[in-house]
Order: sequence, then C-alpha cells, then structure tokens
Amino acid sequence: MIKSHTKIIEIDALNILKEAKLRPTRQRVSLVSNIFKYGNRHLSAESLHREILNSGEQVSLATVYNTLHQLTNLNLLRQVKANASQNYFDTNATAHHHFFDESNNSLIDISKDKIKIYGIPIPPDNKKVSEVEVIISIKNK
Amino acid sequence: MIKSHTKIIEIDALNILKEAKLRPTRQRVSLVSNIFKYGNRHLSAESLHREILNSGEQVSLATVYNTLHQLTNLNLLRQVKANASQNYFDTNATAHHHFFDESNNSLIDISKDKIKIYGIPIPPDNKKVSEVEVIISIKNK
DNA sequence: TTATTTGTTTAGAATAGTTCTAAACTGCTT
DNA sequence: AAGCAGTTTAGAACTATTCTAAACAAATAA
Repeated sequence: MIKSHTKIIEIDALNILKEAKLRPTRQRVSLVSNIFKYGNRHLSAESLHREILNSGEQVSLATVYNTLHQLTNLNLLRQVKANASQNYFDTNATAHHHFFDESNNSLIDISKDKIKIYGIPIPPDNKKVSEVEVIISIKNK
Repeated sequence: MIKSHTKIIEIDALNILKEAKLRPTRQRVSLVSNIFKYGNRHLSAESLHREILNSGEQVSLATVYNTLHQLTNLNLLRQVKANASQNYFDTNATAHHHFFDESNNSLIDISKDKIKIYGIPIPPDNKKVSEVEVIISIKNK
C-alpha cells in the first residue's frame, strides 16, 4: 500500500519534470516528490535537504538550491519575502498573502480573496507589476 | 561652511545616541551621521560600510551590523522584507509600503495613505498584528 | 552498436553575508 | 588611581548561497 502510494507520487514528479523539460534524474525525482508531498508549505533549502537525507536519499545541498530555483523560474514555486536569514520557498505558487510570525520566523497563508487592496500606484516608466502581496507581521501578545 | 554643516549632523547623531542611551563612540557617531544624512533610503550593511570607509573613517563590518540592529530594535530603522540575498534597512521607520524592483533588487517607498487595505484577518490566538505592509513587485516591461 | 560531440546536471569548493565572543574600552566606585 | 562591572568593538567563526569543473546523458555520426 505504502509502496504503491510512493509510486503514484513518483509518477507525479516524473510528469512535473517532463512538463518542465527537466531531466528526471534520481536527485530531481526525490526532490520534487518531497516538495509537493505535503500540500502547501514553506520550505527552506536546508529543511528540504534534511528531509531528503532522512528519507534515505543522497542529494547535495547545492542541488537542492538548483532545483528550488529551477522550479521557481517555472512558477511552480514562489519565493517568499521575509526578513529572515534564510530564503523560503512557497509550494503554493498562486497569488496569496501571509502572516509572518516574528517570534519564530514562520509563515501562515492567507487566501488572496480575504484581503482587498485599493489604490495601488502606477509603477515607474517601463516597469509593470508582477505581484502584489500583503505581509502581516505578528508577534506574541 | 561644510565643516559647520558636518558639525550640525554630528550633533544630531549625538542627540540620537543620547536618546537611545547608546554611548557616543567614534564608530557610532560616524555610523549614525551617515545613516540619516540623506533622507529616506534603503541601506544594506555592506553599502553603509563602504560609505563609511570612503568617508575616511574606520569601522568594522561587524560594528555596522551591531549598530543597524540596535537602531532597528529602537525603531529608528526598519528591516525591509524582500527576497534579496542581503537584508535592507529602511531609514524611514514609519509604516509605509514598497515597490520591489525585481530587475535590480531595489526598493521604492510608497506612502502609507496611498493604499487602502480591507479584510485583514484576525491573527492566531495570543498573537497580535505588529505591522501590515504591501510589497508590489515590479519588473521590466 | 559504439564513438563522438554537445549540452545538462551535480556537488565540492569558494564566496558572501551574518553572528559570536574574547579582548578592549568606558564610566563608576572606592 | 586602582579595581570592578557593564558595554562596545572587531577578528574569527559560522551559515547561507553560488560558482564551476567534472560527471553524466542525449543526440548524432560512423
């Protein structure tokens, strides 16, 4: 049962990589499987790397970075803006907003349609808006 | 004339440090003078350090970081959220928003009252909102 | 099928960015 | 002016990320 479940995930990973025109190397298959296994979440390169190593696979941290950036360029991941020491990648690549918990640097999704924004200024000449996001910093009461 | 202008800025720096209960060491006086000399702007530790060295003073990069963090804790500076490789400190510590230019990682201020936001969700239990900011990413047309 | 070329991928090494901590300094107390 | 306590500085250590040379894979030619 578990084996067959794993198989399904791997097939998904293979499809994702095929669509992305990235070679389905051992490293990428295990990375992509892991990245999208648990629904929407916020990953650092380091935490993903640990996860992979714990699952018994061997992939270098540099490859983790490569793959995260490739998926980000393909809009399958999204880099989150936060003033944390490490960068976070969001497995929800569609537009949405975040709570940023300053007490532990963690992020919580807020769906796009919860928040309405009016008065977005016109960008400078020769620039266009690529994304509008609201970050609500929170801290302990 | 220039000398006297510098003098005034130094007195400002001395006052800021006095209010902040930080000792007015040579390093801090030149850092604080420089930080607030040019109105609102977005500084990285590295760029501020270069600025100081160019002005003939000798301060270590570690001290630049120390001072930036001290001023941030005192709400005289504000750390900007951006997915850049380095952290940026905003000399405008009041609430406002930003354009983030993806083409060169630069920031442009947007005044708080330009943008209206409705529907900010209630934060999780025992948390309170400390800041709401909008980041409008822009790129070349 | 095998050799050759060409482009892709990986991961160790190098670099960039930030923090830690021991020594130096400052001001207070005696 | 000597000793003590807390503060500050900056070199060294560490963490996060990127670079690049070697390994690999696919495509083509022999």
